[in-house]
Amino acid sequence: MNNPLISKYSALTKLTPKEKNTLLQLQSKREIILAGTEIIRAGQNHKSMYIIEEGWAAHYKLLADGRQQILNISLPGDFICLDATVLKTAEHSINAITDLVVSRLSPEKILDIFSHSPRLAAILCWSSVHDGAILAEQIVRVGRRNAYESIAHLLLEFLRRLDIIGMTNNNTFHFPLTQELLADTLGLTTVHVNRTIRRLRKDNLIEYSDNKMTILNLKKLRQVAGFDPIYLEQDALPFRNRIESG
Amino acid sequence: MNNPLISKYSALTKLTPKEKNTLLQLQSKREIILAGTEIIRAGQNHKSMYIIEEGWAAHYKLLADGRQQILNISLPGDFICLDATVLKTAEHSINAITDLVVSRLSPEKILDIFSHSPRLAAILCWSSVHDGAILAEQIVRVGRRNAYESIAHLLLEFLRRLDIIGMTNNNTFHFPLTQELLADTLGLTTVHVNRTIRRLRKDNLIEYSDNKMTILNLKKLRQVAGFDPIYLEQDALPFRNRIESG
DNA sequence: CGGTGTGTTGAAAGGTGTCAATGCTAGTGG
DNA sequence: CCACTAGCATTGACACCTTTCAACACACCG
Repeated sequence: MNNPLISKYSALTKLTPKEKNTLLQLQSKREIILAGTEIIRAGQNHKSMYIIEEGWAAHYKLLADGRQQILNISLPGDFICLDATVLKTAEHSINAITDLVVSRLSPEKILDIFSHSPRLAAILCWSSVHDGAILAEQIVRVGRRNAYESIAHLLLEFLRRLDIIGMTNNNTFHFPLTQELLADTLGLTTVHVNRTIRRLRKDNLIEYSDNKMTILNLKKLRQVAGFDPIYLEQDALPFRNRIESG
Repeated sequence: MNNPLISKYSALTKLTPKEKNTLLQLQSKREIILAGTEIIRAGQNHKSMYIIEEGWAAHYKLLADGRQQILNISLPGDFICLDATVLKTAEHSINAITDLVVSRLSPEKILDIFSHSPRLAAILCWSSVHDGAILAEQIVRVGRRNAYESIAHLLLEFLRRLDIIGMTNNNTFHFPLTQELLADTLGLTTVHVNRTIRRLRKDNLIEYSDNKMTILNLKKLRQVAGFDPIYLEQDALPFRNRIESG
């Protein structure tokens, strides 16, 4: 099976063929969104939800004076606007970093799942909670780590998340973020990001050119970042019996 | 009605008497947790969930070297560990800032609600998503605002959240955070927090002593902070008909 | 009464931002 | 094929926000 959404959820729990089928049906109609497109703007009414099939997207907020903070970056297999199920308007904006292939869903599809498949419903809830866990770690990154640690930590998060959906190869992965986007993610300036990445390179921790990122020394980078992947590794749903029989 | 949970949800949607009753029943057995108690430690298995009736609690993560980052602060009417419904272990630690009065729930209670009351289930989902929105704003605060703006912004968030549950009076509220906790919330040092608060006082924006906080100049403080309360103001659930009939 | 937690202040160091300029590459149009 | 532009990475000098270290004041409490 080579579907990122299913890979992701299979790391969480064993899916039945029927569940896999339901998830695949959600992804039957694909669309392309060009890089740079604003998928949703903060404050607008939600219309659709999406599953990302290919490409990267940035969730961000703008301040009045133009400062920009990226909250999270969605990768293949991630839901976008899942909260449209319970929110009328978007809390933040989302932008296509690269060209995207997405499956567009109406929020009603999610309500269907909630009525008909308690276990998939639990998985969707988990997905939403998991997004929250990534936000939490982002707060620590931005609040209590310096630039060197913070970049290291973010790269390790990408490595792990991409690994789960089979998009890494020997600690190497395609990395489409510009240094400006990295800066907006980590609350830094592009100048400082540049210098810090340069230092990570000089210290032989990473290799990075042409949008290709390689972690050269995983152990040391983890140590530098104080990276504990546990927040990405919830490996089971509780109440399986209750949910399965419910 | 003087129940913080119900006040909070009533700001979202009109609750039926039966729904109010269900929510009150969740809060029928109260317990006291002393200030300083660690309610749950990151990595531990979840056992209970809580509704805070009185007091403040801090969600935080620790780094290996002792640095600490507070993710969010829970106030009366907030659920704690609601994610125990779909996660086996806690993602972060939670500490009682003040003495707390809480209602303890088993996660199974939440599953009951999901089986029997789709609309309350939607409200709980909203609650979880709303927590995410607060985390998102926290990222912006820490990432893209300086100390002066950031403290101003956090105070305005508290003002609004406390207002919703009826715990403010003429822009004055009880404020139990020490400057050290403020620092851990905003990713600063206590020394710098001290100087910055002092500046906010000198600028006649706030008054603060003996755990009593007063916003003196709401308009100017909002301007300084770039505070847009929309992320706290989701005022309706979509799909009401669908959810009500479901 | 001394101890502990919290708030306050000063001086100096350091991380990060600001401003400005340069190089590089890819794409575009003449 | 050659300007020309736009976007991105890179670098230097300097300013500023924030931290660090240290000390002191004050209130509370056993």
